[in-house]
Formats: sequence, C-alpha cells, structure tokens
Amino acid sequence: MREETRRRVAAAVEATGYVVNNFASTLRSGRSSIVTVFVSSLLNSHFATSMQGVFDAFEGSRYHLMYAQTGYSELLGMETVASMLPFRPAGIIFTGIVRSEATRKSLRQLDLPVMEMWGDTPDPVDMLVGYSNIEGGRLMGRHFAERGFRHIAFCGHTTHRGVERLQGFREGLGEHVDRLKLVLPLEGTRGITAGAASLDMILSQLPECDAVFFGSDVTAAGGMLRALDRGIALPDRLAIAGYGGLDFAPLLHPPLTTVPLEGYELGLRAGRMLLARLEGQPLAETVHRHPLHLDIRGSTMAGHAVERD
Amino acid sequence: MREETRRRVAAAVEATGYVVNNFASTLRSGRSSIVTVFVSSLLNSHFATSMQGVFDAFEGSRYHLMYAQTGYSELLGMETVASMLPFRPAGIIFTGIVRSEATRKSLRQLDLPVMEMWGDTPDPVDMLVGYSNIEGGRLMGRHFAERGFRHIAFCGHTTHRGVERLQGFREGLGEHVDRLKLVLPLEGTRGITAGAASLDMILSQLPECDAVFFGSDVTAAGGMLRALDRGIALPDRLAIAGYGGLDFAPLLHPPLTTVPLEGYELGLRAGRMLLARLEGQPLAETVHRHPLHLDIRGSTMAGHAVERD
DNA sequence: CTGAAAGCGCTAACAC
DNA sequence: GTGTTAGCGCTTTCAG
Repeated sequence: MREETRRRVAAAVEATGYVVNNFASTLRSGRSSIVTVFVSSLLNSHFATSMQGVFDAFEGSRYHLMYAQTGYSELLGMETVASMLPFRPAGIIFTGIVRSEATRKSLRQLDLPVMEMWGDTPDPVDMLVGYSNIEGGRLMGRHFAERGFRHIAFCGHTTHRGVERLQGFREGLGEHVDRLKLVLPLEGTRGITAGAASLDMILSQLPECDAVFFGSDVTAAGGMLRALDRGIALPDRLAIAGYGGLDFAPLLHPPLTTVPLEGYELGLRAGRMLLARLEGQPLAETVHRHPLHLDIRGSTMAGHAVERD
Repeated sequence: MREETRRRVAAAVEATGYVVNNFASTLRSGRSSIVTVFVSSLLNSHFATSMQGVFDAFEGSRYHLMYAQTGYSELLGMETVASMLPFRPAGIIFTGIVRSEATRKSLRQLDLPVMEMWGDTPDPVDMLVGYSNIEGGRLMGRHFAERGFRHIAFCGHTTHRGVERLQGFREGLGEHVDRLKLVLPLEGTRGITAGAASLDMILSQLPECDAVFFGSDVTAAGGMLRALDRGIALPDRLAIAGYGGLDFAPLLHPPLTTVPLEGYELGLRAGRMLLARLEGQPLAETVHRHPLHLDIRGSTMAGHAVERD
C-alpha cells in the first residue's frame, strides 16, 4: 500500500467513525485478548489493591481484563471457571489458591496460562505469586516469644489456608509454644464487631491473657477498641497484633503491630509474569513467594521483654 | 427437537468438552454482552467498593464487566473511551464525571447507555448516580457553625469537582463564613503524609486555628497524627473533620467526624439502573443523587458550642 | 507488493 | 417442529 493510499484510508476511517470489531478479528485469528481475573471480593482492600497491580501490569499491552466473581468459597468449582470460557481467555488469574482438586485438574487440561495469587501451595496449577502464611505466623510467634508474653491467645482462621498462620505462629513461639493458652476460631472474613466480641470471649476464658494475635488487622482493631472501652491498658496490660498491614494500622492507638502484605506489588508481579508468558518470553521463575516482614509498633511494645527467661 | 435428541446433544457436549464461542455468537447476533467500566484507580477504596457494587448488580445477568483505566485526569479524552469500542460494549460506566465537553458529545453520539457515578453534574451524558458534594460540604459547614468554631481552616481540593465541597462548606457556615480564615489547597489524591504536612502549614499560617475540615479522611488522619505528635489536644484545642467515611474513621483517637460515602450502595444502584436500561425496562429515574449525612464523632466535639453567640 | 477469496463459529432466516 | 443456508467483519492465505 502506498503512503498516499494509507493516508486516504486513515482519513476515511476518521470521517466514517469506523471502529474495528474485536469479535470479528478474534473469531478469525483465534487470538483472544481477554484475560479473566477471578476475585472473591473487592470489598477486601487487599484484593482491590492487587487488582490494580494486575491492571497496571497489563496497561499498554494488547490484553484486556475481564472480571469474574468467585465468592469466598474455598472450593471454587469448575462451573464458575467454565462460565468464562466462551470468551476464550488467553490467560486466567485467581486471587487466591484453587483448592478443588477437580478444578485444578480441569484447569490444567485447558492448557492456558494460569496464575494463582496471594496464597501458597506446594503444587500450583501453573504459576504462583504469593506469600507464605506459615512464615508470616512464624515471624509473629518469634516476636511474641521475644517480648516474653506468657498468656497468649490466637484469634483467627483455624481451618483451610488460615491454619497455616496459626501453625507458623506455633513454630515461631518455639520452646514457648505452651504459652499459647487459647485458640479462638474465627473463620471467614470478619469485621470490627467480630473482633470486639472476640476480645470479650478471650478475656472471659483467659482472664490473665497478656497478648493476642488476631488473624487480621480489622479484627485486631475491633479487639483494641473493645479493650479501650473496658479500660484495659494497651499494650502494658494486653498486647495486640494484627495481620495484613492495612492503612489504618499505624493510625490506631497504640499503633498496631502487624505483618504487612503488599497487595499492589503482588498483583503487579503476577500480572507481569502472566504477560511475559502470554508474549512467549522465557520465565526465570514460575513460582514466586514474596518475602514477609514484621512491622513492630506500639501495640506489642509491652515491658515484659526484660523479664524474659 | 425431541427430548431424547436434546439429551443426546447434551451428552455429546459434555463428552467433547464443547464450549460456545462468544466471539462468534456476538459477531453474528450483534448483541455484545460486555459492559465497560472506567475506573481511575482501585487503590482508592471508595472506587474499589463501588466496583464491587456494580459487579454484584450484574451478577447473574448475561453481561460481563470489562475493566478500563482512566487515570486521575479530570479531562478523560475520547481516545481512552474509543480504545474500548472495538469490544462493542453494550453499556459504559464511568467512576466519575466525564468533564471534557468533546468526550461528552462523542459519547452521546455513540447512542449507548452511559452511567456516570460518584460525582455530580447538572447535565449528565445519560444516567447519573452520585452525591452532591455541595451538600456534603454544607453539612460540615453547618456542623462547624453549630459547634462555634472561630478560626476555621479548610484543606483539600479547591479546583474542579473538589471546589464544590468548599463551596458547600462556605454555604453551611452561613453568616459565620468569615470564621473560615484559611483555605489551604491540596489537589489530587493525597496521602497521610500530605495531611500531616498540611497541619503544620495551617498552624504556622493560622496559629489560633481551632478547627480544620480536611477534604478526605486520609488527609484528616494525617493531620490528627501530626497534631498528636505536637502534643495538641484533640478536639479541645483543635477539632478535625474528614470526608468520605473510610473504615478507620471511627478507630482514630478521637474518632473522626466525617461525611460517609457509601460506595457499595452507589455502585449497586448504578449497576442496577444500567442493567434495567440494557434489558429495556422503563426507568423511573435516570438521575439519582444519593442523600448524605454527617457522622459526628469525638474529633469535633469540642466545648465551644455552649459559648456560641 | 497488491488484491481477491475463503472461512473462523455461530445465529437467524428460510424452506421443508 | 426440523434441517439447511447465508453471512456477521475480520484475518489469513493464496494468486497475480
């Protein structure tokens, strides 16, 4: 095509308001530009944040993101995944680990790039970018041991993926694991109110409790509020720690010790990894476990450490 | 088709792993099932929350949501919108008001259902579900007047859509508008650090300041933190209010007075309205302005009210 | 290099 | 009711 022809076509395009039809091109070429992202809920700011990361990773690429909802069920069924297959996605991202063995098998048979995010599993469907919750719990356990807390309670998930945090916490406490006197199960995604109620239960079952590790910053905040209401001195009488590193953690009184999870970084990395795969680039690693650290703040800075035996 | 034939087809489908091709069906039928959602950023939890509402509204419908990013520019260009047109969206949702007159004109020519969310404008492209920021500012202004604050500062947007909040604040102060001694512009989306720095600037320019209205809960939290660092008694020496109603507002010390914005409700309503339109149902209203209220908390409960003249 | 023609997989229209 | 056929708008292939 000559330069002049090209220009005339462009002018005609402009004038007519012509727009290519993606359905026609994808149908003919067989190359879908859709990436399906499964999210349980954007109300969880960790997931919303990581969605933005995924989004930014694909910005400027030829791919477009299509939303799909999973709900919080641990056992994502293949029907949910299959409902998106008519779009012939070029790749799939799960915000979470696919736990159902049947679904995992079906996914592998699809022979598509699949990314699992946030969680941890020894045997991902395909690619994985996540955190080791065992490691997160371990960090907190070690911290609690070092601070010399003696009557420790844990309040959070005790089943499925959640159990890893508790398991790591126990490991981190090490020889002092017997100081973990109470495990209060709190499954699912719970709010401030649940955290507040949990604190009451903990103190009634373990009045001498001097430190609580909550499974999320939100429940920890609820616990702190309730403790303040009851006139309990934080952290001297009772230390509290959370998990997740939400924005408000350093704003609480006292500021909340927590294990920050950087959702945006996670999403960005997961998105980039999937994009690289889609573009046929060689991947240095197909599984990435993000390093974790502890943000130690006032809420666990009680004076026991000196008394440590 | 007989029942038996139907069953045999279903069995064959199951066995072969047949999946319809959405591209082929859409191409042939001309009925796209894609709704494009333009969001500036999911890092803003208000937007993430309303996305979930939109999502839930379309759950179970024949439509699927496709993401598109706008960035925070007030002047969304038509190129950005046009980049999604190859998907022949059945409808478009903007998380924000489309300010560019050219874009608005082009959108109207597309003759598609268009929803604008969050903001307010006298002349929406098509449908609108939002808040009146003038009203929000007015509520806070009235509250500040009632509390009898005498040396008031405003810190937030002073241009574009942001100016409405300030304008309403002035209206709400009414006859006491002269007590608004300082307006510190803070454009764009700013974080805790900006809020903290702003408090310093406010106190250096207006040492006798006894109340600050921040344009967002995040900047207000930053201001509160800085005030506490400086040993300023809250709210007695200095009252602080925010805007937005983020989760952490009641967790601060003192709890933050704010105007809550219910993003999820907004998104749900916007999604339902668009869905109704897409399904050809008659719409009772094409524009909905959500009512606003004030959450009065400790951060503005200073003792001046009794001295009110 | 340029232009013509086939066909992706489905739906809708039409004939039986 | 049931079966057949044309064609949506592109991309790719193949002929000139």
